[in-house]
Amino acid sequence: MDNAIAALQHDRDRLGRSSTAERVADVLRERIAEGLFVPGQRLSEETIGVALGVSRNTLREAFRLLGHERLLEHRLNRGVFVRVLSVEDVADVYRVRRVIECAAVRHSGNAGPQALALIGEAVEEATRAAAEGRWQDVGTANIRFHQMLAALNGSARLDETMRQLLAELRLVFHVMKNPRAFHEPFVARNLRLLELMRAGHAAEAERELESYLDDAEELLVKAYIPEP
Amino acid sequence: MDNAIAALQHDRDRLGRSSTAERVADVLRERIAEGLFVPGQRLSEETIGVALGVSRNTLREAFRLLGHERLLEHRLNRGVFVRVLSVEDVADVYRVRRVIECAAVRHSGNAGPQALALIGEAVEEATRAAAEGRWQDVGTANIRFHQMLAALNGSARLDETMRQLLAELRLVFHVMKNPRAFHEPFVARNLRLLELMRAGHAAEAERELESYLDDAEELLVKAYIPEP
DNA sequence: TATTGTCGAATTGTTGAACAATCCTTACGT
DNA sequence: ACGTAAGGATTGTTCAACAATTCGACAATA
Repeated sequence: MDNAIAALQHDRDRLGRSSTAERVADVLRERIAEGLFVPGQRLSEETIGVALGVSRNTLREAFRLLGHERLLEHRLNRGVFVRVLSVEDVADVYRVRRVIECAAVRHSGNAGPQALALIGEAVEEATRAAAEGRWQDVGTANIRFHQMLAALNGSARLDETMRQLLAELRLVFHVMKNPRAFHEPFVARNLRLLELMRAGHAAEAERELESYLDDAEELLVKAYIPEP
Repeated sequence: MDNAIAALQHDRDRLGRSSTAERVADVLRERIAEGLFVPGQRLSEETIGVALGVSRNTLREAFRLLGHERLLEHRLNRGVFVRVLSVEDVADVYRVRRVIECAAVRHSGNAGPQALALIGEAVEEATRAAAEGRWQDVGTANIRFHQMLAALNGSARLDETMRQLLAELRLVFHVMKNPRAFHEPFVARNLRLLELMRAGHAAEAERELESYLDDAEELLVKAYIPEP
């Protein structure tokens, strides 16, 4: 009985539905992630408000949320725009990734087997997609790989930070012309990384991940054509 | 001439002032930080809107910003409340701190002398305040110490994350009855940490910081009386 | 031609009023 | 003590309005 009540607390967030502003933010976040809105594009309050059937004020609340997630950029009296990442932004994102993901790998010895299993699923999905030439899906699976990797830290806040970082990086992915060139080399390295962790070689895994991220950053910047 | 134009780009952010919603968020953030609004307290749209002389819609935009920073909590149809951190929240914040700050210390060898100087200033300020029994100021200086410590990572995003984390922790500080008991022991340890880094003993500094954070978390949870 | 000044349309920033939906309290009845 | 009904209060959301600002076009000037 007391146990049943404790179980219910898990469903609490499913109860109180979200506000319209949050749901609008969810929709826009998804559209940005899939590249329907491209970096630099302005999001007109009028247009989007009519399209989604919400008032300008509600829409502005949603814009504030996405602005705080660095997916949108507010320019005073000029409107909100889909964020355009500079090269320095990309470098900064990778700095954070190195900190978070390396910490995860370093303590991967304490990780439960089910946590590693989730990473394994992402590796398999990426391998499958790569074999079939679905490079877009490879990118998605790769993102999930790193999300699950960061989850080894066991911190809800770090998970959320990681989510935002990867969402930012997706902004860059959609500007790239050749997704295969960027994603293909890392399928095998993801697997190697996982096996090093499974074997308990945390230190070596960390070194591998560091050079992994160095290479990824360099490759990404090279394939990226931004404005300074 | 072309050089002068490049110099102007540095002043761009000083130009376009912020919107009302952002400035309202700044004010509220400050008030929450200084404990004028206590955790659990509800912030009435009507009351605060009148007090600040802004409309409900503008105020709601500010609330969205602070909600995303985890300083406020939205409860649907019930209003916004100053966040109440659970013990699990505190544990999570310290998990993130361990990741970010330990990474900073580990690479402190690459840090420039001016970065360490900023940390030194925070140590001195804490020492001075402790000698004069200004425990509130000791807490503030201590926060700046860790902010500057995290800045060794050289990442704007990590700086911002650290800012938010410490703002969350401040929520707990204001519920504590005995600030001295919590802050006093760490003044000396801050200094020791700095000296280890100055001497280039990064590895030992990292070990010291880990036990530092373990102790701080335990002490904080013990002195904290939250609801589950 | 190139630069500057001016005007008007379009969009944002912000407000205030309005209404439905929801929550909270209180009183009531069993 | 318990459930219920009524009510007032607050939030969620929309709408209309206005000032302020930006942007583009066009004319004026050198």
